[in-house]
Amino acid sequence: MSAARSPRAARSRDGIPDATVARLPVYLRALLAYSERGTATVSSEELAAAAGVNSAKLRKDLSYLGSYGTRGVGYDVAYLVYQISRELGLTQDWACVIVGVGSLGHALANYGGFSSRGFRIVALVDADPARVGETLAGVVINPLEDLESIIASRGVTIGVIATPGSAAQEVCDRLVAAGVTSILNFAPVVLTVPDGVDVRKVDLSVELQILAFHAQRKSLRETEPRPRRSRRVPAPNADGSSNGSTNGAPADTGALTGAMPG
Amino acid sequence: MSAARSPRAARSRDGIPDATVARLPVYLRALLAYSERGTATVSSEELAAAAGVNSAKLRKDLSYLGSYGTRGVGYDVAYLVYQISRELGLTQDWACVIVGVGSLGHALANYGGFSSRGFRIVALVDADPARVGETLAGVVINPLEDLESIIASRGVTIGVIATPGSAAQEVCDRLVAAGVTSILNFAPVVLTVPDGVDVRKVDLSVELQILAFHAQRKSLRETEPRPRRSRRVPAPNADGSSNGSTNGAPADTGALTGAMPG
DNA sequence: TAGATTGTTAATCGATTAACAATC
DNA sequence: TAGATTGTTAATCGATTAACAATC
Repeated sequence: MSAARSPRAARSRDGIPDATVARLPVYLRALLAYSERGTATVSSEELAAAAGVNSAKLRKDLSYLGSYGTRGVGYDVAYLVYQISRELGLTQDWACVIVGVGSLGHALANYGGFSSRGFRIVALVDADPARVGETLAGVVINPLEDLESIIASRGVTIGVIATPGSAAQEVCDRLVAAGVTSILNFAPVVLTVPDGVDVRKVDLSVELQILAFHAQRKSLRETEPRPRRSRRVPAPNADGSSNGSTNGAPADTGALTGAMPG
Repeated sequence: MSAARSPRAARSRDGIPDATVARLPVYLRALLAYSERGTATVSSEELAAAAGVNSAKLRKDLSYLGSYGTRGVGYDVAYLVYQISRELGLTQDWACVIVGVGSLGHALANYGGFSSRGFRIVALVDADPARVGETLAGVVINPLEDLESIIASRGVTIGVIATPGSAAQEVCDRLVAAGVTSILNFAPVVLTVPDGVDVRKVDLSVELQILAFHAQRKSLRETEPRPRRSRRVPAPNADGSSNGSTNGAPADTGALTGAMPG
């Protein structure tokens, strides 16, 4: 995302690589499961298995945080839970606003894992006047006009965009102008933000299409196990008049850019 | 993500790196937007900007598919839409089943981008007898018992898990046993699958926690701009009796492992 | 002590990027 | 032809991994 990078290291300032940061929440979740079961200590091998990574990677990742294990013994579960929580910023509270309360916003508001671990939904916002005043998961829906005042008065630091794609950039701009520097975007749109603003994106279509790519490969492998034929195809005319869809492609409906429920 | 790898290249068999595959859907979406606007040709610079990447990366990515551009001109939009669609497997239909019709499953069923582009929701399945028979987005909710027969009769190739975490692995096992090899997992659980099965995961908690990490760094940077103090902390006792939460950590409620709405 | 397991090193691999020759 | 832009090269950077010394 757009976090500033120091030269020579895509590391998060105090030395934790992005790839490691992205795995810390997974380790934390696995540790919490151990904790619930009453397990006091885990080895890197056990924890790695629970997190779905190999143990070398786990140990390397944890080594960026400090030396929190004990050789010959393993890691103290409660202690590591705390260290990772602290590193991730989960020992403080984060006020979140959800913009767009369609069926996705609804699901997000009801999502248990959201309100836990320091993420507090302090406001829901929607552009539809008919929905304003409704209560969802104990939070009232506010009009979009109040976005800025809510951010200021409630100290919102994280904005969640669950609007239709067509509204997402404008909502994003308003969030940023109001001082929000962390955005979670569910709208199928590439957001443009200034430096210093972090955007993470959750994109159902992208995930499905990646699955389809691999699924297609599997089925090709079954039906056509020999080395690939050349995939090169003549280039289109330089005047732009050629159209690949005469080649059997479906008509371009552009539906992928369609709105999310909002 | 368990696609088998050939040695020497984390490339998807016919030579497309994983990182490239993950961006193709983003390029496709940008191209569809150009197409809707009636733009016939785009340069790598324009398309890259629309997709939020730099143009060198875009050209490198596209070069794995073939030479579909025209030097001095750019890329024919419709032609590239087709080539990327074909490469991603979007020129065929993919029958999907959504397991778990809580508020998340509801949102997914209503999601427009789902049914478009070759992804067809052929069945909804839920464990709750009270919901069976309901219609959502034109699709009837079936009992969980019918999962296997539905997969067989409807030719399901993609399974979407939107159940509580506690049910996810069992649902996954049944999907796999019934022949599904592509799974999109929304449950906050690491799924174990045999080789040849692809799992992609969408995880709200993880995304929020990554945002929190960076947000914390930003606020630390403001309040404490000098070089880090040593972050090393004494290791816990080897008997596992130490507990970092006496250090100011919140009591471990384990809430993060809680269920998604299902 | 002997066994177990961490933390770290170094090699390898994959991804990114700038630059530019090729060529429309 | 001159200008524009692709496709590719090569350098660099980041991430992964196996192996093992350190050490509990």
